[in-house]
Amino acid sequence: MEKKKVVIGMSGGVDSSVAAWLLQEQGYEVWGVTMQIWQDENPEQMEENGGCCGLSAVDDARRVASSLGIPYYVMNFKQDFREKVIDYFMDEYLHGRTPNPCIACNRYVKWESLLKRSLEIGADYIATGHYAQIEQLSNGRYALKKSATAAKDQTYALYNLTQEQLSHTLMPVGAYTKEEIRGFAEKLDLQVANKPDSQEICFVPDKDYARFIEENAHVKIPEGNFVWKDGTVVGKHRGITHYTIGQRKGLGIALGRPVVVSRIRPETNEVVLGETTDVFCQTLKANRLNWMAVPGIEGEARFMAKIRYNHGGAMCTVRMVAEDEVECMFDEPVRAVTPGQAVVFYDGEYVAGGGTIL
RNA sequence: UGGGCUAUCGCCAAGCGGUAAGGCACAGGACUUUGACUCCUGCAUUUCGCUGGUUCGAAUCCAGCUAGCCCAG
Repeated sequence: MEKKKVVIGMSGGVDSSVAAWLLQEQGYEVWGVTMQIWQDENPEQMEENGGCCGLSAVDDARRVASSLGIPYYVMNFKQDFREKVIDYFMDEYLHGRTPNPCIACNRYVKWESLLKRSLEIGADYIATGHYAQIEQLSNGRYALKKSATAAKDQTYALYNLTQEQLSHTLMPVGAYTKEEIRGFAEKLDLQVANKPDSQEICFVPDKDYARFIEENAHVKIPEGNFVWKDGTVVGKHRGITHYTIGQRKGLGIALGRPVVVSRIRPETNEVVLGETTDVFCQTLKANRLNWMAVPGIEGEARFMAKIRYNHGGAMCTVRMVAEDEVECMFDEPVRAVTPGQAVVFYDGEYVAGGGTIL
């Protein structure tokens, strides 16, 4: 019987490297691919950051592929990445929202583009080194399931994957803990065993994303007023792209007590400040929905919702309020509901669905 | 140039004779495949507007000066 073919997206990091090996162990014919999606002018800087999407990753990935004895290719997705991730990222900030580029990258580049091309060259599946699991449920739907360890779970950033994409995806590391994965890497003597986890926005290695936007969108972000919630002007801000809801640090303003950004008004170029307690609220609306474990909801549904990547989750009641819009009412107030971020609903261990916060 | 008040870290602000709280801001670190949040550390030891004086000892008392504010002119 012919082996199933799977393309593993290799970042050069520990997780995807071990994933490739695990797939081999499971009997798949494995092809290694590194997606070239962004190239910084300063390769050395990228190297130090070891980003999930770093170009320098190619060297590491190639070496791993070689030692595993699997074919290795580099695919160029710069154009897709530019349009689907970077343009979206900049546009959101310019409109006063706070995007999550990783989610867009996953759905439109790592999956859409990579899956399409992989299927074209004869693969049956694509795989990644994400800490998440995929199961086909009794209702026939495919759903992400939280990884084996709560300490490292990446389902949030993957909630937007389609049924089609999930049905052709494997995530072998989701069944293990980070420690176990590193253990495999060491046992296999992979050079990447001790590479640090990736973090930060991969295409903005210096973390100064506001400058990145100015340089890449070719716009000058205008300064504006910080206004108190009652409308009083209390200071000057450096441009709305520097701020997000709930932000407390880096405001450059001293009012004698901690204050936070409670709202961003792109139409008047104002950043509204309030007390730290003002940023809690109990409801939110979201659209651009993607359902996963369930085909949709009728009436009200109870879910655990995460409103940002590092959110413990909060119980809420969800109901449809429009064709593609839900309202979510939390049992307890949650901090800093931020437009542009994703809300992801969990039904137990499974991702029920999610959407973009309005 | 009559009277009164105030001058303490970039900002706000404790301190009231016994040898400079705290908050904000800022810097560094931890956490983190987004932005944030959170946590840890640092941050006035020839220094409390300036100059003198009293005192064992003053940011704290006294005098003068300077600056700002307020009330009358």
